[in-house]
Amino acid sequence: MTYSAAEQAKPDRYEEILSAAAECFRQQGFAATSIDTVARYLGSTKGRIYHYFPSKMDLFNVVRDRGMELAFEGVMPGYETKGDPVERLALMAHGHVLTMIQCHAFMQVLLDGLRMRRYGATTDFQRQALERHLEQRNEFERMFRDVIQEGIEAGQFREGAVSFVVQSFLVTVNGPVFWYVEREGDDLTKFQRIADEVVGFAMGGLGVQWTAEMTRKIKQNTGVSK
Amino acid sequence: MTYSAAEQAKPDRYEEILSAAAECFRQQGFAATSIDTVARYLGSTKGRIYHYFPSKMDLFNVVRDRGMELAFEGVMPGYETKGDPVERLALMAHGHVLTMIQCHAFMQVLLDGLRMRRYGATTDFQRQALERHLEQRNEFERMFRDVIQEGIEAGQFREGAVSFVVQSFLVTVNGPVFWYVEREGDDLTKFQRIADEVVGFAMGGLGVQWTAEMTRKIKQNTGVSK
DNA sequence: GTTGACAACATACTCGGTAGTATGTTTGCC
DNA sequence: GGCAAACATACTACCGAGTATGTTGTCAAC
Repeated sequence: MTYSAAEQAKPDRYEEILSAAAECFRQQGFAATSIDTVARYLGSTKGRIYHYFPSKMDLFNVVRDRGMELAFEGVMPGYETKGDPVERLALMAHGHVLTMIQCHAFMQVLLDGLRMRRYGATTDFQRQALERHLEQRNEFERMFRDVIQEGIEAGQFREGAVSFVVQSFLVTVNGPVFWYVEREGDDLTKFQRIADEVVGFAMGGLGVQWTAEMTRKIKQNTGVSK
Repeated sequence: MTYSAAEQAKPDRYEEILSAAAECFRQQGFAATSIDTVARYLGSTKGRIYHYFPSKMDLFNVVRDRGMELAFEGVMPGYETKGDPVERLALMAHGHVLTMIQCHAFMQVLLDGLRMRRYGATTDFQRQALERHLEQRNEFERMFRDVIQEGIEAGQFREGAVSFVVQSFLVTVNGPVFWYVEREGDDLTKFQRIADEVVGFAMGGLGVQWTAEMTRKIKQNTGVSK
């Protein structure tokens, strides 16, 4: 059994609940969000939610896993590009920032996910889901670590204690999750501008000068669209 | 009436509760932490806590305000230094990172503080406390913003959209709150190393090369000890 | 076109946990 | 010996997770 089994069966109504839950979890956190809160947000009652999800924790797990999926999707195109670590990293960062902004709710839920370690993972299935998620987190970090490490060894980045540098880089590109607030007329152009700025800062932290034009150029060459 | 009134009256036992609460709030967040949890952590019962604090929310407010105080203390020495914006900023950042690591629990609670906006600030007094806190947060950000702005205008930093740059800088120096985990033999030397690394990254994000030796040197000259 | 079955919910209820209170109990101090 | 601070204990009231059961619409089979 996987969560995705039920997920595939009922696309639309199921998806509505997911988004609503993500938004509620984002605003108040897991503990402070009641099932009734999510239901009210949907204009329904808990009956609807429990029809699709066996428990609050399971609902959260699906939201969290979805967030992780989205995060990977944002980074993968850059990661799989062949060539310079500097360019690959910049592409990864750029894609990630866009994901952070556009999937704001799901991404914020990912933060709470860590705290859940202490929390009750009551069933075996939930324990496994948590375990799997932590592995995915590591996997995600590892992708950035690898590329950064490679760049340092090639002498393309400023030297420094790798682990702290990686953490600083990650926290910078994760940054918009904390400080970006959705505004009315925000469109893709605005998102790109933010991403350019953040990527410029993050690459600068590694000792590399990086401009928005450089991002555009690689995207052209590699055919990365996102 | 202020929180600090009761605070000054009973120093030691009061302070114990604060630290315990900070640690519990850090681990599980505000909503998931019960008063009984804090009491158990202290080896006591809720009677003790309610003897000092009228409600859970008030307890949280004191912890949060304390965290804010500590944050200001870490940054002030650098901020009040006369001279180059670059050097001032580096000192501020360095002090802040040290605070982040050494007062880990209180700092993490500051994060949850924002979420509390949605939450119930039930009494007038609590609403005022929240209001005051949000002002302090802005004040804190403004200190960094001012110095960074000054540096940009002086042409000492890479150009960029100020607000995004400031946010990226802040999130970087706040970083250790997320990724630093306390380990056995960690002492001040280790903390300094981390701070040096993070400051190097953050300053790099602004387009400035910055080394640990430069931090040492200014501290010598300005007499900043922390 | 009627019936039966099932999905997709809503409603009504249970029960454990938690904030807050009211009431002891001990200890030090005057 | 009395009084108050500093708690512990006992209790209430409520909220929220999970469950059990009711209701409605739809679709298929006969």
